[in-house]
Parts: sequence; structure tokens; C-alpha cells
Amino acid sequence: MSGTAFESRAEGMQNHAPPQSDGAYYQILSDSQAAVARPMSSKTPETLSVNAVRVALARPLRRLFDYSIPEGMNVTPGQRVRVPFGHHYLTGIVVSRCAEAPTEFKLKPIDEVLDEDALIPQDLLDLLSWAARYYQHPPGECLFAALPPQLRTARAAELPQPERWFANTAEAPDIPARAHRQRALLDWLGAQPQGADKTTIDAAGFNQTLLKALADRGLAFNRPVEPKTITTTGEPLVALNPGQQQVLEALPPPDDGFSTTLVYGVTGSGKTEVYLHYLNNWLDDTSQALVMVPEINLTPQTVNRFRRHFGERIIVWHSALNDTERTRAWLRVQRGEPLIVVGTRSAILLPFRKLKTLIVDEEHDSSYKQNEGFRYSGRDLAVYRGQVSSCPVILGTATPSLESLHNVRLGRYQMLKLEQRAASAKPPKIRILDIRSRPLDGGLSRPLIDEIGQRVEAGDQVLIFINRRGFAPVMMCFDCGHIMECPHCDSRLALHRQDQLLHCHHCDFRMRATPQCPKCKSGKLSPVGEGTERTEEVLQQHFPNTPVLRVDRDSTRRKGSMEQILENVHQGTPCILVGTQMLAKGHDFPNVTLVAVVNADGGLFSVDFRAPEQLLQTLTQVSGRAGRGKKEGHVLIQTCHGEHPLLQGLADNDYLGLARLLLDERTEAELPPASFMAIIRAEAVDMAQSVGLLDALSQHVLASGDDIQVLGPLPSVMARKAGRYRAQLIFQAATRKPLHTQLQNACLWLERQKLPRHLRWQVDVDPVETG
DNA sequence: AGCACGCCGACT
DNA sequence: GTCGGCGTGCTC
Repeated sequence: MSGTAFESRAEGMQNHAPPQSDGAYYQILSDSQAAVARPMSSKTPETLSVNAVRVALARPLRRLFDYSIPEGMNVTPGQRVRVPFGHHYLTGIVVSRCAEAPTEFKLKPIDEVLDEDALIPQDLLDLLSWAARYYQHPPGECLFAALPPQLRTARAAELPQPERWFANTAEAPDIPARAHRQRALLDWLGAQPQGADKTTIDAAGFNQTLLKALADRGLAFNRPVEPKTITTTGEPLVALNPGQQQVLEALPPPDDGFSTTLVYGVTGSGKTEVYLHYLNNWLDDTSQALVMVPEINLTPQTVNRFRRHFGERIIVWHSALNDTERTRAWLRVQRGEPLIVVGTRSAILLPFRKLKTLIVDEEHDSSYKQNEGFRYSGRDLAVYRGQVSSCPVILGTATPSLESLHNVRLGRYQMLKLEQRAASAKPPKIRILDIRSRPLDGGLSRPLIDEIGQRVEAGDQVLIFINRRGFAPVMMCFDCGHIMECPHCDSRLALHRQDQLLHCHHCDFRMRATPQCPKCKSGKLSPVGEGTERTEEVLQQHFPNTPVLRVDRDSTRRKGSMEQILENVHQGTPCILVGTQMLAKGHDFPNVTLVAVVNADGGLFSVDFRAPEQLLQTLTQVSGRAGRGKKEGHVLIQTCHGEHPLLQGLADNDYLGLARLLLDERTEAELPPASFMAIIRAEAVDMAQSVGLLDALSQHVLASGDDIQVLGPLPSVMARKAGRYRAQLIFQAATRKPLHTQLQNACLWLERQKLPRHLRWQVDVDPVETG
């Protein structure tokens, strides 16, 4: 969370010493005995001049490895090296010079230096070393996470030249008559005077095999494109309204160095326009910038908005890039090209050299947190990076995280507000509809169905938000009450009627759906509850003449299908959109005048302390989809707890007020962000092993008694997932330091244990999922 | 993680 | 007699 990143930056700086004493930390991580044998105070002139470096290797080991530098070899931090490791060779990254040589064993020499200059700039090296400590994750894995896969090997760091294919018109085409696809490709290529790259060829409906066949016949050839100079061929920017202008002027310019600003802009207030103007005002044509967006939000619309103005300066960075595209983008950033990267979480690990500004859009979004392996928060690393690179950080959202609001309270962040919607749009009218004892059809109450009818009649679009995909979340036998459960998880199987499957949403288990009950053999196994599929079906029955478009992970799995749906919506003709969270984020549908939430109650009474915050954010974001155009927007929230203060407050359109109340509650309960938290999880083939390990760990940590609380071990909320039994131990502390000390202590202890093969553990600092 | 070493079952 | 199962230990 931003607060913690900020605070631990301050604390981190204390141990984050300059390069020559940087060893202090790794010494401990690297080899505790050696560290004891060589106290830092024993530094003498001759040990300081030792000719060796510390190297990070892509191994899950919480330490670095030292190598001697052969006579005549030049090595700098940030370069990749080939080093002997065990019985073979590995590619490693030089982190720093060794302050002293070990006496216990002789260092192996570096075999080869792989890069002419540092591949990873010093500030990124510092960021990643800090992150390795902060998140208690093996430093090698953190550093290698920042490299594109192709550069994790010994491959030369050369910018791959994009290919362009042309038709060879000099030869008379000699293609067998039956090879009509080859002929089609040849014709198509012939019609591309600029040539075409492989992606375009694929997109045009051809494939690489056809291309190769043509090339083999000498009918197609490939010529590398001349590197173009970057031009900003932008459309002019839209003029800002007075509110936007005010925020723009209040944002600190990059030359003022590091600062963090939270831009609280209600949905539809036009934050993106402010970002565009800010970048336009302050970026000279040598500087780089990063605009971070949540995974789901990296839709063509967002990118196009930036591209229309900044043209080729914009490059994207997200999970859909292939390895070659990734390497290319990475190296262009690394060479210092004046790019503006629009990217998801991992873009914060890019090797910027001339970073001027960091913008984190939708900063509250939980997809900034990586939930496996190196569990960093992209948003928090952005705040840290802003300090390292001395540039302003702008966090933008309509629903600030409690972490960021906490930092505003503490005076660490400045908050700027955009409380008016851009253009003439007014805030949506929110109504809470208590559905207790109301008959429901596909989850929809009568008043809701009526209202949908009115909107559609008036030529408007309607958005129905339902939090479950599939047809129904549960299959129950109406004779014996048997409920279909996943054989591998503590979960129920959901019915996906489209493909006639019962499906576990927590592992990949699927089985054929039949009405036959496996327990009592009756044929009365029936769907209970609603998912997007059922609601879609019911709505289509009620409104046979209106298109009903479903948007969930299933309906958008195919590449381009999301774009297809969005295009339909943007046509503006009446339609009913039914979808999951996917619909809540960032989209701008000017003709939607009614947004309905089928069931808001999931988050009201959850065990997860973040659930109310997340519910509030989701409901506010969803509501924000209504009435973005000229007509007023209406929001209808169905609930069985109409009296709940969170829902009552929501109707007043007062996000900040509600969030401040939630923050007070967290402070009262000494929960994050008012305190600091980390979770150590264990999983094994049986629960006794998982709990046993954490129990022993908890004894060990408590024995060394520091100022922290240890809760558990407890089985996770979904104790069994994909056949493995999971438990967790929660560490909590009022300040960061004792938490960090104990966490490090715990990791050292865990690494020392000789664990059975299938017993695994992991650390999660600033966890988002606490179940 | 990856790899080698090491010690027990069904095969040429 | 040996190929190979995965348990254990180590990697500067």
C-alpha cells in the first residue's frame, strides 16, 4: 500500500546504504554463519579492495552468490554474467562489488561478461534490491522478474529488428493451382506497398506456414524496417474545464522532484484529459514517463486516447505481448528513447533512464498487487520509484484506497479533487431497493424489470451488474438436498449451461452437467441462484426485441470479442449489458442511463476486513457508468440489507465521507493501513502438515519476542484448493520495523527447515487477500 | 529451482 | 546384474 511503501522507504533508507556497505543486508540473507564469522566492523583496507562481485541468480534462494573477477576483466553492477553454479553454468546479474572475501571457501571466477554496459540501470537495481527485502522474496527472482524472458538467458541485448514482408513482383508466380491460400497471401502482400509484419499477416487471416511456403518459392522476402525517428504527430488536446485546469495547475512539475499527489476525480470527471495535459506540458522530447493502468483497463480506447495525441511516443506494456515484442519494448525503454509507456503492474519494473513522471491510474485497483511469486504492489513500487528517480507520482482514482487516504491524513500525499463531471453530466441518482420478500425472476425484482423496460423504451442503454459468472452458482438436488461440490476444493460447482458443464471456479475441474443426482439418483438436480448466463437469458425473454450482451470472462475469452461487444455498445442503440466486475472498470458508455446491481450483499458480511472497502469501491465505480452523456443517470442497487449504513451512505454519493468512516474503523481496530501486516502461508497434501509448520514457526517467532502480534495458524477460508490444504499465520505490528525483523527471522528459520517435498510456504507482505 | 548422489524394485 | 523411482543436500 502506498502508505507502507512511503514509510518503509524512510525506514528502508536507513539500511539501504550506499553500494560499498550494501552487503550488510545480503550478508545476513546470504549466509548467516559467514555473516557471524565476518562482522561488518572487521572491514580493513585490504578486504575492501577484494576483487569480487555479488551476483543474483534466478533461483528461489534468499541470498546472492559471490564470484571473483579474473585478471583483466571489467565488471559493473547491472551487467549480466555467465557464472559456474554447482555443476553447470547460469546467467546472473551483478548487483554490487563485494566488500570482503570469504575465508571459508574459494570463490569461483566469473566465466564471461555478457553485456558491454550495465543492462539494468543503478536506480532499478536499487529499487529491486529494496523490494527483495521489503517483500522478503529471493533477490534473484526479483531481479529476473524485471528482465524480459529472452534476456534471462545469455542472449545478446540487441534490439530485435521488426521484419517486414513484401511480395516479390519480379518473379512470375509459380504456385500450384490447389495452393489457393498461398496465392491469396501473395496477392494480399502485393497490395501492401509498405510491406507487412507477421502480426498483420496473421490478423489478415493468413499464417506463418503460408508465408514460409511463399518465401521458399522465392515469392516473398523480408526486409528489416529502417528505425524511424519518434514523432509526436498529435491531435490537439481537448480544452480543460475550470476544475480540470485547477488540478492541472496544482500538480507539481517534474522539476520539483519527488512528491505524491492523489487526484480524487469522480467518475466521468475527465482525469485522463488532465494526465494528457500534464504530460504535454512537462515532458520535453528526451524524457520518459510511465502511465500505469490496471490489467483490465488496458483497452484499446485508453491507449488510443494517448496515442491520438502522443503518436509513436506511446508504447504499451501488458501481459498479451509476446516475447519478441516484450524484448523490443524493454530495450527501447532501456536505451532511453523518449517513450511514454502505458502499462500494467510489471511496467514499474522497466529500465527507465529518463523517467520524469509516474502516473498510476485507478490506484485503488487490486490488480496492482501481484498474487503469486514476487508479491509486489505496482502502485507502492511506483511511489518508491518516484523517490529513487526523483520524480512526481500521481495517483488517480474516483475511489481512493484507504491506504492513500491514510497518507493524505498523515500529510504524505497532497489530495486534489475533481468533483464535477466533465461536460454537462450530473452525478447519478442512486436508489437502494430492498428485495426482502419480493419475488425475483433471474435475480431481478419487478421494479427493476419495469425500469429496464422504461429505459430501453426511451432508447437508452442499460447495464446490469452481477457478480457471478455461469448460469447458476450452485447445483442442488430437489429430492435429497445434495449439493454438487468440487472434488479438489472446498467449493461448489457452478453450472455453465452454455457448454453443459459443472465448473469449479477455483481449479480447472469440469464435469458434464446432468439432472441425475449422484447421491439419491433422482433426476432433480437443479440450478440454484443466478449467474450472468441466467440473468442474460431471463432478460432476453422479457425483452425479446432488445439485444442483451453478456460481458464476463467466458464471453470475452476469444481474442477481440470484448472489442466487438464494446463496439456494439458504442453504436448507441438500445441494449442491455449484463456482466461481472469487468464492466465496472473505466468504460465510458455515454448512452447508459440505468445501472443496476443485482445483489450487493456479498461484501457486507465477509470475513475479509477489506470487503466493505472493496464493495464501496465497486458500487461507486459501477454507479459511475451511469449518465456519462447528456441524460441523467440512475442506479438501482438490490439488497436484502437496505438499512446497512454503507448502502445508505452510497445513495448520498459521498465516497470520501464513507471511506473516511471505514478508515476510522480500521484505525480503531488497528488494522491496515493503521498497522502493518504480513501473512505466511503454508500448503501441503494434508492440513496437519500445513498447520504443523506454521505452529512451529509461530513458537519460534514468539520465543524471540518482539513487538508484533502473531495470529493463527488458521486454515485458510478455502482450506482445500486444487487438492492442497492451506493454512496461514498473520503477522501484525504497529510499526514496520519489528514486523520486518520478525519476518526476516521467520524466513531464515523456514529456509533452515528440512521440509517434506510437497510442503510449501510463501510470504505475503501487505496482503490484499487475507482469507 | 535444478541437478547429482544414493539407495531399493521390475526388467534385458 | 542394472535402469530408474524420488528422498536429500547443495549451489559462491
